[in-house]
Formats: sequence, structure tokens, C-alpha cells
Amino acid sequence: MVRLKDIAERAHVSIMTVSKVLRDAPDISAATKAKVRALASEMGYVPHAMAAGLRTRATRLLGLIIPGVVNPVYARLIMALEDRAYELGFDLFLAHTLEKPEREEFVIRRLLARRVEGLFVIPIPRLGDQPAIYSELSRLKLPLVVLGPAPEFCAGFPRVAADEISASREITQHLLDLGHRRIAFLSGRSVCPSALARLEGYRRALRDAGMEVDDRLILQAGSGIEDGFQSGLEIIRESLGVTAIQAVNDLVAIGAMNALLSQHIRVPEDVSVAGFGNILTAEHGRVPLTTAREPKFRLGVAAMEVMQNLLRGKPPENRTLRAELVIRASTAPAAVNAAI
Amino acid sequence: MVRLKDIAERAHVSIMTVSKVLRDAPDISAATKAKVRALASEMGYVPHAMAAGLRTRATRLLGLIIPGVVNPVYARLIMALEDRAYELGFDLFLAHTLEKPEREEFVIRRLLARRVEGLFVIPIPRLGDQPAIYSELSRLKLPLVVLGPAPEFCAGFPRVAADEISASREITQHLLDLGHRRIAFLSGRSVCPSALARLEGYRRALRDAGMEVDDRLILQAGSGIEDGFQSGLEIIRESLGVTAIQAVNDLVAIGAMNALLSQHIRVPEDVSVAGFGNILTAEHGRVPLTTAREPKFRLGVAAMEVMQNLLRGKPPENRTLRAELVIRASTAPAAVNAAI
DNA sequence: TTGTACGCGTTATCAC
DNA sequence: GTGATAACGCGTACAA
Repeated sequence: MVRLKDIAERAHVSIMTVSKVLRDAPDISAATKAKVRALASEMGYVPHAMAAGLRTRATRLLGLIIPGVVNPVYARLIMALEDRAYELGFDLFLAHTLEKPEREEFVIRRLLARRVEGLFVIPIPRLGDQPAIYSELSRLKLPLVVLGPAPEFCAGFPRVAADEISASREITQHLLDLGHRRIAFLSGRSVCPSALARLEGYRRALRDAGMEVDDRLILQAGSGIEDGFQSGLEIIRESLGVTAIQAVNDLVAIGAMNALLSQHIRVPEDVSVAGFGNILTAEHGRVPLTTAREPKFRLGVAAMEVMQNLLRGKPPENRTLRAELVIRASTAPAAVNAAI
Repeated sequence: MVRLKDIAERAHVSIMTVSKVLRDAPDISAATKAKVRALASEMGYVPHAMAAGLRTRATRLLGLIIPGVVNPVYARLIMALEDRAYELGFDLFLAHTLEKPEREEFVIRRLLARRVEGLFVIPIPRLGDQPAIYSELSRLKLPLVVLGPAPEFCAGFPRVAADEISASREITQHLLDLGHRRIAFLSGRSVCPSALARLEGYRRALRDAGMEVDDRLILQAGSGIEDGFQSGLEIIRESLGVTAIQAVNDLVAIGAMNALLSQHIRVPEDVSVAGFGNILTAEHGRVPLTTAREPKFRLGVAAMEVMQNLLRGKPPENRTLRAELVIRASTAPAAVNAAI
């Protein structure tokens, strides 16, 4: 590959001059610039970012460490981060942990060896003390932004996450405002912090409204469409008198809705369904869902802002983002709901 | 950060010795190795991969350039590539093009500046001549693997893709075998190569069966659930006598299915719906779809194999992977279908 | 306005 | 077994 040296020789100038021209230094004559630039593009010069970085000690490299991309919820987050990184002139490493602590440690070490200037991490939830690699990261003072609900041991690092409890409370509140009194909650696995937060929001809204929480209305659903479908059928089977359903996420909500539709129960005329938005809602224009859209994209943008501040040496800050309520369709309880 | 030099000083040996120890060279005494290693880990030494790469001219860096991760179809592909890269000791850059040619060119140049050793690209479909950046890539002889259906101008690069025509043909064939004679095809945008391939497969199956292709049965649908929904309604409105629907992808299929359900037409009792699988099918256990599952994960693995061969200087090779037909439920045409 | 000397952190080579 | 020297490609600092 072409080096500055090659250009310098053919242009009969010093390497330094070429270097300056290509970085558009102010102290080079227009004539020299034109000549060198022409030559550079003719020769197909490609700068060597790593060599430059070695010299300047600035790599403009960031790392993103996530469990895996299969969860579509991360997709927009990745997009946002990559997009901001692009605009700021950073290149982004992607690494998966597959929820394995050893692998997490290993990939972090590898990115350290690449001299990344900062790291975005969705840590693997685990109990106990702070893993060695995290202690090392704080010793190194490497800018690190934790994304989403963080385990205990990440307390020392800045965190960017959505306020899931409030979001969930607002959904329930919205359904209550419409006059619903028996709202089913389709919950997820109890180890998942965000599932717990969403259930907590539901509980708080009911308490704030001075209502009892009827535990029979809280169904263990899981996190996929099929889980929601089964729970939807269960709601019908058990004749719980439900007029609205709130789900831990919108896959579950869509599943529940499908179950209702399959039994010829109309949504939203007979029942309202609410869930948390993820990528599917964009595709589900016709589905009458009330959703709290977790601002994944904004979350990515905020995470990058926090990162920038860290890079500039400013003190770490946490960001909690409000989720926005998106009301696609929702109705007050209807007479037909006795059918459920 | 700690450098070899720092360790060397404290160990009273030369930098070279430290370097050799850390790379486990055979010509260093066990005693020296033990001493240096202890010191290195005590001092928290992190190797500088970029500096080493500058010297060895091997960066062990790969780039992945895709339109965007929002399409969940890419998720498993990314996973597979990242996973293989991890095992082979490569780090992976992720870059988005957002379907913008300028941006594609720009990010490719940036990754070139990083001296990536190879590039995986999902090129932006566009007509006309080979864009300058691609010519440059072939001039540079940079190992490049094109993922998925490739535009014309990528003909010179090795390609790893699913055999979409055969997959589509098999779906149609399956529906024909069941006795369906009027199969609607919900097509996508005509610029999308994979949409065209799938339509072609449908056509071939009909031709192979000695049947005429009725162009009224080919509907321009788009690529999302809502598009499928509209086309589903259209099929009903137009009374086309359809007993089965094949869609360009499963989002469209699901949309069409929703439309049928909303009009109380049972699937698959009254009609069969077939589409291409992506991540949604996993979530749609209850949906009676016949799908051709594009082997995204295997596709990633194959792509990395091709890349490895290129890196070893072997000649480029194309890989076409068979898609597997997944029959979730499907029926022969029923009497009711006159309703459509 | 241009050029020289040196260093960034590492490794290849070869002498000791 | 170990170490001196040079080089990878580039940029900072300063001299000319």
C-alpha cells in the first residue's frame, strides 16, 4: 500500500510536507497542496489510521459489548450508537458475550489491547463481588458506559437506562383513566430486572389509585409471542372479568392479542391491550396497542453523549430516560367484556 | 499504560526479552519467563495490539458493513460472523450504510484506513456501473465477501447467499402438491434482488407444473406486515378465487394472514399462507405458515470460511446455501375458499 | 513555507 | 539465552 514516503518521493518534497498537506495544515502553499493531493489520489493513498494513532495516542476507537444481537430490542440501540460514532469519527468494535462471564472478560481484554478509548457495555447480570475485569477497568479509568438495567457491581460506572417503572406505571394509569378496573398483567421471568420493574410499575399505579392488587390477574407469561398467546387463552379460560391486558413487552402483548382475536374477541372494542414497544410496533401499524416506547434510539444517543463527556474528562453522570406512551388505540371497558 | 519498556526496566532485562516472554518464545529460560510474567501481570500490562500490528503488518481486523441492524434478519448473521471472528482471534468493526451510497463509500474508506484484513459487505443495490470504491477494493485485492443477493457490479467478488430461487420454488411446489391451483404471490419492491429471485422461483414452479402464470395473482405488496395486510384485503376484495398465498417474506405473510383473520377467514383451514422465514417465525409458533428458513447462521459461518480461504491466498469461491422448508401447517384447498 | 530529528510500542534479525 | 539495532507509518517540535 502507498505510504506518505512514496508520495513524498514522487512529489520531490519531504514526508512531513505530504503529511501536512493531507491534514490540510495552514502553513503549506496552495501550489504544493494541489500537487501533493493530486498525486495522493492518483496513487490511491489510504492513510494508516493505526500508525497515526500510535503517534498521537488517540485511536478514535470505541467498543460495544452486548450479550448478543438476537434480541431485536438491542438493534436500535446498536444503530444509534453506530450512527453517533460515525458522525463523531469513531469506529466501533462489536463484541458478544453470549451471557458468559469468561467470554465477557476475554473480549474486554481484547478491546483494551486495541486501545479503545471507551466502552459501552451491557453487563452480564451476576451476583456477588465486582469481577476482576471491572475493577481493572475502573483502575484504568477507561470511560465506560453501562447500558440498561445494571447489576450491583456496576454501581461505580455511569449508566444510561430507561425508567421502566414509571413507564409501566403510566401505562397502567392510562388504562385506569379509561375506566378499566380489572387489568391483567402478563409478566416475564422473575430474574429479568426490567420485567420486575415493569410489574412494579403496574403495582404502584394500582396502589396510587387506592386499589387492591389482585394476584390472580398477574400471569407468568414469559417473553415471546407464544407465551402471550397462551396467557391470552388462559385469561379467557379463567373468566377473570378482565377488560384490559398489560404485557411485560409487546411480543407478549401481540401474542395475547392474537389469542383474543382467535376467539373472536375484538381488540380494542372488547378489550384493550398494552405493552412495551420494541421493533415490532413499527411493523404492527394496524395493531391497537397502547405502548410505552422505550426510547432505544434516544438511549443510544444519550449513551454517546455521556461517553463524550467522559472522554473530555468531565465527571461521570447517570441518565434515566423517560419512556414515551404511544397510544395507538384504546377504549374504555365495553359491555361485551363479560364474555371474557 | 504499562509498556514493555516499563517491565523490562523493573525486571532488569531487555525489552526484547520481555517481548519474547510474553509471546512465549522457545528460546527463553523458564526462570526469566516466570519472573517477567509475574511482573507483567502485577503491573497490569495490556499489550498494544495496534503497535504490534504496525510492526508485523497483521492487524487481525475485519469489517462488517451492513445497511442497518434494524432488520432482524441480519441479527443472526451478525451473531454468526462475530462468533467465528472471536474464535479465530479477529476483532470486528461494525458499520452501517443506511442504504446511502456515499456513506457506504465513506465507511469502507475508514475501515481501509484501519487496515482491516477483510470485509464482509451487504452492498447497497444500485444500478449502473461498478462504483469507484468497489473498483478500488478489487485493485487493492482486499479480501471481500458479499453477503446475500448481490447487485450486478459485485460479480467479481466471492458471494455467500441462500439459494432463494430454489427455496421459493420449493414453497410453491409444496402448495401445488397439496392441490392448490390458484396461489397468490405477494411480491416486494422490484429493485430488491431477493424479491425478484423469490418471484422467479414461484414462476418456475408453476411453469414446471405446466401451468400458466396468472399475472393478476401477483400483487405488489412491499415488505412489511402492513403491506401484507393491505394485499390480504385486496385478495379478498378482488375475489380472485385464491386458495393459497405465498409471500415474499414472512412479515408480509403474517400481515396477509392477519387480514384474512380479520375477515374471519380461517388459516389454514380456508387458505394456506407461505412465506420466507426470519426471526419472527421463531416467535410465531402458532402461525400456520409454510416457510423457507434462510439459514442465516450457517450463512455467517460459510462467509467466514470463504474469508479465511481468501486470507490464506486461496482463490475466491462462491457459496450458495440451500434454504430449508419448514412446514408448520398447511392444507389442501377447502370448499370454503369460494369466499375469497 | 518547508525540512530534520525523534518518538509512539512493538517485533524481526542477527550478533553476542 | 539474551540483547542491540532498525524498522513499521506517521506526527510533534522546532530549526532552517
